[in-house]
Amino acid sequence: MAPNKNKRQQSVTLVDVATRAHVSIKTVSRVINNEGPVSTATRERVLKAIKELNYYPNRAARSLASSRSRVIGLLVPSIANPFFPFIILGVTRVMHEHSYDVLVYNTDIAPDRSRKGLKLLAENHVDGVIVCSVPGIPDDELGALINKHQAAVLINMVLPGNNAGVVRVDDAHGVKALVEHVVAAGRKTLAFVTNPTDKFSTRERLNAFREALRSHHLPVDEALIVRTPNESEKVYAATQALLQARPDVDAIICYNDMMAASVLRVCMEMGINVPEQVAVTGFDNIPLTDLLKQSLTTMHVPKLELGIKAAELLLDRLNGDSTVGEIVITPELVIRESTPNAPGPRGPQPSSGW
Amino acid sequence: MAPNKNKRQQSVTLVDVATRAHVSIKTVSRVINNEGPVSTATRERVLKAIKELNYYPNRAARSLASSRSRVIGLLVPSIANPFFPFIILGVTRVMHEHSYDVLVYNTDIAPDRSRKGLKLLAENHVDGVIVCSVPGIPDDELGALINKHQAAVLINMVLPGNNAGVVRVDDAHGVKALVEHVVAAGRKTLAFVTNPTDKFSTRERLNAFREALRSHHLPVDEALIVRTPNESEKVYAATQALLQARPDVDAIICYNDMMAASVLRVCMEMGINVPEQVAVTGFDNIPLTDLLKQSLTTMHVPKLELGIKAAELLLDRLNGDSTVGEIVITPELVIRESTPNAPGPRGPQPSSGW
DNA sequence: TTATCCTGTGACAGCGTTGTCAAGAGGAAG
DNA sequence: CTTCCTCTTGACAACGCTGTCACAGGATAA
Repeated sequence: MAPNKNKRQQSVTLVDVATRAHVSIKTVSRVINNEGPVSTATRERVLKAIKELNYYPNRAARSLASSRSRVIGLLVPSIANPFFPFIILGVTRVMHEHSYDVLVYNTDIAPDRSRKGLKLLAENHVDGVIVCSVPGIPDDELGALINKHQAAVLINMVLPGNNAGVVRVDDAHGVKALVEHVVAAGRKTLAFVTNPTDKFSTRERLNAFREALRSHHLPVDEALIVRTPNESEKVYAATQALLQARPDVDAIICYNDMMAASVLRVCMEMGINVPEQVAVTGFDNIPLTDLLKQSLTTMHVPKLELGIKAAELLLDRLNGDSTVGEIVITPELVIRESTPNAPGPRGPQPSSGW
Repeated sequence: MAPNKNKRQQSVTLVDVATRAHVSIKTVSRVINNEGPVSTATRERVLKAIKELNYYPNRAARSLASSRSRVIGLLVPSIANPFFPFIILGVTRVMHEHSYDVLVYNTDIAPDRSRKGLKLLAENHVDGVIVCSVPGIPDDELGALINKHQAAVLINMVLPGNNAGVVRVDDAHGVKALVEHVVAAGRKTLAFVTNPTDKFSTRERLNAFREALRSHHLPVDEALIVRTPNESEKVYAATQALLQARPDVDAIICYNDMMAASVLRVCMEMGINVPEQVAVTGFDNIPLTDLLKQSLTTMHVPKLELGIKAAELLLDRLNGDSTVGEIVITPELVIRESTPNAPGPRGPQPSSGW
């Protein structure tokens, strides 16, 4: 190529280092990648040259030649829910340590954006993906989309017949513990506020809710199961409608903390006492839930850990080790003021490991 | 290269498309990049072949050949503060629309991690960076680090003598409005709880605090300026110490909402009434602040917009247009229960555009 | 008519790595 | 002293794309 003014050029290349160290580029490549036998003397000489020239490898060239990009994709439904930033934090922390870059895709909980994200990620030839709860895509289509990737790990979802790794919280256990807790406090008319999607966690938690009611010999009233999109105004409206139609409700189990916050707002504005008249529970234990007007009873989920474990699982798979298939993490009940029998004025402190 | 079993190979390349469309690879390249003159007939033929073969370009090869990666870096101090996810949301939304990828780096507010991030990003030859408030690095060093990039936009910071774009909120205006508000309510002994860094926003807000006191003819007592790391336990401890030492404090202006939340916690546990005894203010208006035990008076910052504007500014610069230098966004006072004179039982609703 | 300029197209050489294969040096084995 | 290793090293061809330049052929200008 003739000299080209338009392109910025990389100052230092393998050739420069090789010239300076009086070796071939291949030898330099060997030193950089710690591969093949290189004599100590040569290695030292090369390392010296690298340092002196401040050389670093060109990622694009590497990717092109090796067909590996050292980039992974991370698909999250909504980074606006404080749950997911911690996942991102955990994943990036681990991946960066292993000199992988992370491409974050926010799908805004839209099936089409998830499809597009997964496809784009594959076309950008990331080495692997970590995917959080994707709603609205049939299992087999999602499986196909994910199988386009060399390696994949799912967070809070399982996909039958797919060999991706899985890290998830025990949804069923969580919901059952919450139901147990409010029932023990004497509540009998429990509502469930959840999202309208069919994703794994949603199914799991809803089923667990029904099952828990049954096991306590309580009727399962489908009219008390509210399915509403995640936007706070919609949750607000749906909950308001529920409470107006059914003043007999004395407990509301919410899909997650963000929804519970909206529910608390409704109660406040309708003049309903929490927890005396209605008990409210969340799920996730995101920051600030312990400082709400009625600090929120919820299931604590170790979010950072979820991200870390997912990243580690993906690293295993990238290295060809798929022995570990599924990791299930048990969430922990945190009792606060939004349900009866709160231990103190405030409930447990948040730990630093949100 | 001889056939290589280790590498996954891209199924479809330019050559395949060219063969199928009976043209040269260069012509296909022209069609894909919408460049140079191509006859309509040829273009159609090529597009047809592309569709039939399901071809998509190889990013690595493109980058290598063109020295442009269509990836940008986004450096944030702490994604655990709900302020930043919205920035990320805004940035990625715009960049994805323009088919750029975004690499998110979390620095954990550590200078060394910021240095490393900025350096890594440059070495990974991103086309540009967006950098949020980096603490602990001298202006000239930071400037040099940022100048390694072809294009850069700073969020909530300015760097003298640097030609990077800037998008920031009017820190001074914000703090002055808050001081004004509590002083109007009769408060005279104002404390300021902030972080210990020297970054732009910190300096600006602190200076504005001092200035506002002076303009209201109030003494500036440096003992009432608390500088503490962001971790909630540390903010808690520092604030506790302050309130024990100085029971005369009747208002606390906090650097941001997360710190204000910790301050509220201290007050609650020390049995101090908010806002009767002590008024508390935040900054940012992050989600849930309106549902805290004392809903928080704060400055609303249009976070999504900040990210969007930053991305747009960066796109301009990537296209060689650096005309717009600085965009300043004015935050808005949101009065709630944590200061006197709250309008109602609850204060303004959160808008959906957090 | 010839010179000049478009429009449309292709040949070909890189971009900076990695993968394959071969070969030189030096010692051990025969 | 040859043969066969092993240990090191290097030559060279990909990887899939973009940038430059060249050139054919028709239109326009001189």
